[in-house]
Amino acid sequence: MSLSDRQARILEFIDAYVQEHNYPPTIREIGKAVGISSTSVVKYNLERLQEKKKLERSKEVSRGLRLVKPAPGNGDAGGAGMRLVRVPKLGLISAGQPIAAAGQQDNPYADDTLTLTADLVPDRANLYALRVQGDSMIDALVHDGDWVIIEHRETAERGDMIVAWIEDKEETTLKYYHPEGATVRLQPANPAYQPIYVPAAQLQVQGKVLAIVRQLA
Amino acid sequence: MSLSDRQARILEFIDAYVQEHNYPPTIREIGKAVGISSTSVVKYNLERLQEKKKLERSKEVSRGLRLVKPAPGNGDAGGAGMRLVRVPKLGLISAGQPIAAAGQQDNPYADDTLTLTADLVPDRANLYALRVQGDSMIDALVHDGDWVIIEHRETAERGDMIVAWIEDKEETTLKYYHPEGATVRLQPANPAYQPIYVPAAQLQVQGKVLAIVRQLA
DNA sequence: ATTATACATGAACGTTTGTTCGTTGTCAAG
DNA sequence: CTTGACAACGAACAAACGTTCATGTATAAT
Repeated sequence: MSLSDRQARILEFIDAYVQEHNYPPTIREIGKAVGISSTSVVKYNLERLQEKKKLERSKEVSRGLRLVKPAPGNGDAGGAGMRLVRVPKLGLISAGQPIAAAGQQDNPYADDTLTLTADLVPDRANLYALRVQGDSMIDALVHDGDWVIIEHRETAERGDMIVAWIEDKEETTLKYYHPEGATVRLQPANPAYQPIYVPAAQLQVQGKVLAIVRQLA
Repeated sequence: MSLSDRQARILEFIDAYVQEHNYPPTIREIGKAVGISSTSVVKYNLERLQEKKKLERSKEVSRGLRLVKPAPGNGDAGGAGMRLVRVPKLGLISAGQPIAAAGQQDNPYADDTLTLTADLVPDRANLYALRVQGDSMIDALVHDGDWVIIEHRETAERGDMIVAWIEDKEETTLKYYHPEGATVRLQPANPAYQPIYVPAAQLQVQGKVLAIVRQLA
C-alpha cells in the first residue's frame, strides 16, 4: 500500500517542478524525468497516486494536477521559517569613483534585489548590494563580479571593513578601518599587501561591508 | 502606461484561478472569464501584461504563465516563496590535507547546514560547504573564514573553478581548471599569481566550486 | 484626408498533451 | 500449467491549447 520507488520519484519531481515553474508538468515531462518511456505508464502511476490520495487530477486538462500535500522533502524543508532579507542592487563599485550610496537613481539594476537568508546578513534598513567591477580591489580579496553587501554608514568602528572614499586620491576602496589619532590606517584583507595611512579628514566612510558573495557557476 | 480595465481583470482572474486550481488557466478560459471571444485578443493582452512585468509566460506551453510577485514592500512577504537550498557544512578546507569529500564522518559541524537562496546556488545533490582555514588560498581570493560551496565531482570542465588535490605535493588548492594535453594548467583567480602546471595523473578533482560566501560582521 | 497606434475579431493552423488500446513480462494463487 | 492481478511498453488518436494572419475599429497625430 505504500509508494513504489517510481511513484515517490514522481511526487518529488512534481513538487520540484511546480516550485520552479509555478505550474505543473505534463505527463511526458514527468515520464522523461523519472525514466518512463511511455506516457501511458505515467498515467497509470498517476492513477495509483490518486487512489493513495497523494495528488488530484482534472481529467483531460493539460497540466491539470496538484499535489495534495506538497512534500517538504528537500526544498525549503526546515527552513520554512527562515527569514529572508532583500537587498536592493544599487549598481557597480570600482576603484575610480564614489559609490551612489543611498541615492539610487539611474542604477542599471532597476529595482532588482538580492535575496539572502537572515543568518547571513542582518535585516537592517540601509542595506544595499554593489557589484564589483574590475580587479582593483584584489587586495581586499574581492573578485571582479562579486557582490558586496553594504550597510550605509557615515562612521565606522575599529576593525570594520568599510567602503572608504579617499578624497585626494579620488579612489574608492575596501579596507579594514583602524583609526590612529589624526590618521587612519587602512588595512587590506590580504596580508601580503601593505596598509595605507590617510589623514582622517581625507577619509570618507561610505558604509560598512557586511558580506561578500561570489557566484562561480 | 497603466493597466486597462481588461488587463486588470485578467490579472485578477488568473490570481483567483490559480488560487482555486493550483494551476494556471488557459488562454481560452481567461477569455471566457473576462468576456473576450477571441483567443488572440487574450494573447495580445497577455503580451501587454508581460511588457508591464505583471506576469511571465513560457512560450508554447499550455498554462505556462505565472504572475510576477507583487512587490513586497519591505518585509519578506513576496520572498515567502523563495526557494532555499540547504547545504551541509562538512568541515574545513586548508592547504595541507585532502578534504573529507562526500563521506562526512567526524566533521565538527554535526549536521549543521548553510541555508542559501536557490538563485545563488543550484539545488542539486552532492553539495556541501567547507570553511576555509588559514590564508593559504589567498591566490584564489579566498579569505580565512570564508565558506566555499562545492559540488562534489570527480571530473571538471575547462574553466571551472575546482577543488584540486595534487598528489605529489600533498596539497589542496582552489584553481581554475585548464587541461592542456597531458598536463593541467591551474590558474589562480588572482591575476597577480602565476599558474601552476601539474601532470594530469597527479591531479585529483574533488569538486567544483559553485560559490563563495564571506561574512564580515 | 492620411497615417500611425492601440485594441479587437474570428478563422485556420499546428503543436502540445491527455487518453485509449493491443501486447508483453512477472509473480503469486489456484 | 493455467489464471489473473499488476506493472509496463509503444503506437495511434483526439482533444486541448497556443500561435498566426487577414481584417476591422476607434482615437490621436500629421
